[in-house]
Amino acid sequence: MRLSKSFVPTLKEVPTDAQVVSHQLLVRGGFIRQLSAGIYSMLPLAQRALLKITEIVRSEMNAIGAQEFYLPALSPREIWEESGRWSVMGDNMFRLKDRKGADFCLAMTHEEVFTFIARTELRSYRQLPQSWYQIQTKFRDEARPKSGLLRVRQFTMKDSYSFDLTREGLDASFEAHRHAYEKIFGRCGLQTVQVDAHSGAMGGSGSTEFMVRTDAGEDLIASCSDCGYAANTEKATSKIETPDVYAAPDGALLPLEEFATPGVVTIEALQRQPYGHGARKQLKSLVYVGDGKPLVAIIRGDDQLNEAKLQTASGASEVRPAHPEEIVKWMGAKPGSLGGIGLNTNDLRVFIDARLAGLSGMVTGANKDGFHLRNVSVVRDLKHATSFDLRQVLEGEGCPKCGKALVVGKALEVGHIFKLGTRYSESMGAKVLDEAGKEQPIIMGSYGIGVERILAGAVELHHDADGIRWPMSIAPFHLALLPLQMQDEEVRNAAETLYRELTAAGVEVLLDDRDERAGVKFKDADLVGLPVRLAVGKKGLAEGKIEWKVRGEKEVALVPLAEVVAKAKAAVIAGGGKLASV
RNA sequence: CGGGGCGUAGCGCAGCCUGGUAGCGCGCCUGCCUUGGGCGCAGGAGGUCGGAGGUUCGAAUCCUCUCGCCCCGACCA
Repeated sequence: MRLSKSFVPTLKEVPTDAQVVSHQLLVRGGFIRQLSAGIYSMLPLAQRALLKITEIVRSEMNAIGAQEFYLPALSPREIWEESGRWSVMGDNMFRLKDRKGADFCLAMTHEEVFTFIARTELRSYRQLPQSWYQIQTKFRDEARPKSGLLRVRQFTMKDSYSFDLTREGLDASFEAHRHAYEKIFGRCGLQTVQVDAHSGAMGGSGSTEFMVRTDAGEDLIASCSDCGYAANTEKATSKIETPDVYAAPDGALLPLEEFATPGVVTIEALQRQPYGHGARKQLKSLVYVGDGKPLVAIIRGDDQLNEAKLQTASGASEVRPAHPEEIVKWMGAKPGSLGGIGLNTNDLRVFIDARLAGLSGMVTGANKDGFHLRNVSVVRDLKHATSFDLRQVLEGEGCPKCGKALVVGKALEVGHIFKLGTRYSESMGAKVLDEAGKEQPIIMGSYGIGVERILAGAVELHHDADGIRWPMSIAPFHLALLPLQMQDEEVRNAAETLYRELTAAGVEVLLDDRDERAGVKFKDADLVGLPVRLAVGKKGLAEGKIEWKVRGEKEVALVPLAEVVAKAKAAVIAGGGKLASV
C-alpha cells in the first residue's frame, strides 16, 4: 500500500482523553477514532490487524473441528425470557422495539440463539458432540466504558458453544478449547496466564480466564511463581494463619458482654483507647442485598470482603451493598454498630469468612447504636452463620497449593472458557435422546475471545517510547519501506522496484512515498510500529544497499538490494507471519 | 447510579476569577528555502466559544437548565 494514497492519520500530540498506552498509541498511530463513549471506528490499519487476528482465531477454531456460523445481532425478547436473562442483564442490555412495538435487544452474547438452534435441530446423541462458533459484534451498554478498546460498548467477539451428551464430553470440548486458545494467543504474540475464575451469576462448574498481565487491565489476579497456581482474586484463596489468640487462657468461654462505645463507628476508632481492640480481634459485618434479600457478611476487621465470593456463597445472581435505610430496617442499627449475632431469621442470611471458624474472644457490633459486644465465640454465638471463603487475598500470602508467597497483579481478560452444563439447555428445552432412548438435556460449554482486546493487549505488551512494536503475525503490514529522498530519482526508482518485488513475493509493504522529509517518515514508521523498516537512501544506494532495521532494536543492517526479498520473506515466516498469496 | 474534571479552529491548549474587537502551538493551503529523526522564512484559510434560556447597553466570561466526553467509585455472562 502506498502511504501517499492511504488514510493513516497520525498525530504528534497525545489526545487528552486517552489514558492507557494502547489507547494513546492506537489513536496517534491512526488506527482508531472514537465515535461515542465506548464506540470506536476501526480505520484501515486497525482493520487489517483485526483481520489477521480473526484469521488466526478462525484457523485454530477450525482445527479443533468447530464450525463457523454467523448469527443475528438483533434478537427477540422471547428467547431471553426463556433463559431468564431478559431481566438478569438489566441496564447492560441494549433494548429496542420494532415498528409493531415488539421488544428486541442487541445481543450481548449468543447462548440463547445457539441454544435455540440446537433445540430445534439436535435430536439424537448421534449428532453430538458439536462445537459451533461465530465472530460477531456484541453490544453491552457498559456503565463505564474506558481505556480505549479495553472496555467498550460495541466489540467483536469470537464466541463458541459446545454441545455434548455427557460431562466427560464437555470436559473434552473444554480442553480442546483451552488448547486452541493457547495457540491463538501465542500466535498473536500475547503472553497469557490461565486463571481460575468466578463463574458469575450463571453458575457453572469450571471457568478459566486467559489473562494478559498489564496495568491497563481491570482484573486482579493472584499467582504463584513456584507451582503455577493462578486465580482471579474473585476466586483466589491463600494459606493464612488465624490463631485463636483472643481466647481466654484457660479455654473457657466467657459470657457475651455488651459495652458502650458512643460515637465509635469504625474499626479504627475501636482500636484506639479506651477500647484498644485491634482490627484482627474485630468482626466486621457488612450488609448486602442479594437478589432483593438481605445478606450479612462477617469478615475479620482487617480483611477486605470480595463481593464476587459473597455472590458465590449466597447463590444470588446479583449482590450490592445495602443502602443505609435498608440497614437500619433490617439490623436495627446504623453501620458502625452492626453484628451478626442474634440474626437468626429465614429472611436474613449470615455468612462468615472461613478464617474466623472456631475463634473466640472477638468483638463485634451489638446491632444497637453506640454499643458493641465482646467475648464473642464464633462457635457459640454465630452458629447460624454459614462459613465460606469471603475475603480478598493479599500479595505475599501463602499459595494455597504450595505455600510460597503469592503475587497479586493487574491483568486484562482476553478469553474465557466456561462449562455451562445444562443452564441453558434446561431452561430453553434443548434435549436429545440418549442410547437408551431417554431424553437428556444437552451439556454445554461457552467460550469467548475479545478480538479488539487482543489488538489492544498486544499494544500494551509491545510498545516503547516511540510507538507500537507489532508482532509480525498481527501487524497490519509486514514492513515499512521508506524512500528517504523523494526528490532523488534513483532513490525513488530503487524503492519502487523493491516495492514491486516484495509485493510480488507476498510480503505486505507499506511504502512511504509521501513527499516528506526523512525525519517525518522515521517518526511515523516508529509510531505505526511495523516489525521491519527498510530505508532507501542515497548513501546506501551508492553501495547498492538499503538499511534494514527491526522495530525496537538498535542495530541497523546494510543489506544488498538483491538479498532484500529473500531476507524479508524469511523474516515474515520467522516472526509467525504469513506471506500473502499472490 | 454516586463523586470529580473538562467542552473555545482538525488536534493540544490560553482567555473566564475582575463582562467590552477570540488568541497561541501543532496541523492544513500558497510561495521560497531545506532535504537521514516531526527543517526555516513569508503569506493565508479556518471558530454558531457544546446547546437552550436568563442577567446586562454589551456574555466565551456571570446565573439557571441541558447535552457530551474523561477520571475515581459502584457495576461488569
